Amino acid sequence: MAKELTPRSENYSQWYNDLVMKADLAEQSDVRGCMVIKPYGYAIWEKIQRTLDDRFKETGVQNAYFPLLIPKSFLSREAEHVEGFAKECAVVTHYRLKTNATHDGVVVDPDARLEEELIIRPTSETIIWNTYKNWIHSYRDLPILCNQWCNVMRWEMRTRLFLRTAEFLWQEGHTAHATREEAEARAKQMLEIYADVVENVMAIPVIKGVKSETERFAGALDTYTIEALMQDGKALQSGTSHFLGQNFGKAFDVQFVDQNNQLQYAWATSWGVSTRLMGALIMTHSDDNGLVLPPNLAPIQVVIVPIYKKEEELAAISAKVAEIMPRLKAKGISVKFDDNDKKKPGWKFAEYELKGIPVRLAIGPRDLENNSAEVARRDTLTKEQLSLDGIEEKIVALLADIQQNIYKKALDYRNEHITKVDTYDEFKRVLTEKGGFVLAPWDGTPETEEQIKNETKATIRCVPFGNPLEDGVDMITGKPSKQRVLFAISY
RNA sequence: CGGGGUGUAGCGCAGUCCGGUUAGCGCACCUGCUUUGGGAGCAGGGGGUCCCAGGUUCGAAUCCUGGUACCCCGACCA
Repeated sequence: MAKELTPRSENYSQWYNDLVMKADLAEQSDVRGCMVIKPYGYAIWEKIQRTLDDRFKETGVQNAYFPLLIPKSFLSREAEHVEGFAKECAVVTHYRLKTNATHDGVVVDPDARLEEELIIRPTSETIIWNTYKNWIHSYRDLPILCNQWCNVMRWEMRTRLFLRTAEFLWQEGHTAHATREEAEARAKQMLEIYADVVENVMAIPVIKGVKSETERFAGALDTYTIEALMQDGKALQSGTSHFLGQNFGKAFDVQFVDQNNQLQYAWATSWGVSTRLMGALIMTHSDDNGLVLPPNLAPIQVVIVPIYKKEEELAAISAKVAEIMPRLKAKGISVKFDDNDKKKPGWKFAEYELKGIPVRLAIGPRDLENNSAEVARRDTLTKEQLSLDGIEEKIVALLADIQQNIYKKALDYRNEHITKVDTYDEFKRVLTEKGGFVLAPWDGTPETEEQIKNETKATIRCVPFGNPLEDGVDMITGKPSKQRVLFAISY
């Protein structure tokens, strides 16, 4: 990795791409706009998946699976929803190929045209609510709390690894409720779970809030969001939870009989996070030596690198390591001993730093004599000699310290990049010179929001939860503003 | 879909303007020896339809015509 590329530089894009590939996380696929997630990247994603999945299940959510293909007519049932997604859908029109005239390839069989085209899901509200119609008849059938882990496809014009690819992996939860209150509470509850996992496991500080009318999900009454700040000063929407009201209940005719024998439409929520979280992870913590993984997320928390000249030395080190590894594992630490003879220690040091492994132990002949190890931490790149006596307790404490330190560093950066402004000039200056979030008064109209977006590329990320009311004047129109809202240029 | 740019070894590029030995360099790869506490050194080696098609020419990676693919910058977006 080029040393001169610091996260805030003009070449941030290039730096990010290099890092994703060099750290062995993912690469661009030959297939248009798609991504290959490599084993190391996928191991991190799996950890995120497992953590979230456990949390979902604690709240009564169950996993299920719904079809990849959605009949075109389903998508058009909910007016705003179609409008939001129509522009980026991949469409299946035929179901068969045949060999071409010269028998050296295949062509689409024109006789195999589908009567109704099928859409590759960009999100699954429609197909799921079409199914829920058959599941829901009485208030006793509710709530229904389903989640699915799957891929979706949105035909984006320009793609970036993890942040915006044509196909991406995510989870989408879809719940149906008997009352408005219950649905709203569920939408907020899921957002809290996202925020908790992202902050405490991924060590990424987020701001929770509600989207403006313009920015909310197509078909939702309210969209709750967690917004993170990347090291280049741009915001990243990292997870959303939607209160969908009765829009899908009505569109798919999902009615049930309540306690009073009255027919009611079901209330809905949906919520999702995607492999975009991988992008958030990379852009929040990485430095010029590569990825920095929070210990709570790292597939390998500790790597042990032997340093030796002769076979006998390696044998002696291996014997020592064989004694230490079980002690570390007993503490729940995932540890790898890299005795690969093909690579030299210096190469391994650089490689594991690039991959973000939180702690590295180097053990050589000198250490064997002293019963010690060189312990290096990834977050600060500092090293110290520690005795192997009780090393497992020290590592446990060290991992906890790294987790906390990474989070604090990101939090400090984020907090330093929330700027209050009152005038449009100041607003523009902060965006270009400093970046980050800007808290500014807003008159509450979509028109003003649109103008700001067109002129500065900044959008309202959210109205933070618990945002204080504050009388002010809109930067542009001079109309009264009831509160400041959170603006940023975003991914 | 607009505006730029690039196709030469697995990757990154030089060579193209001004046609001329056998198309070159770095990384990676293979072999050998020396190395191993921060991405080793030396020596040797393998690997090419110079994007495709046509044209000009004694001769084309290089010039001309047409195609094609990819990248960047916009519009769209988790």
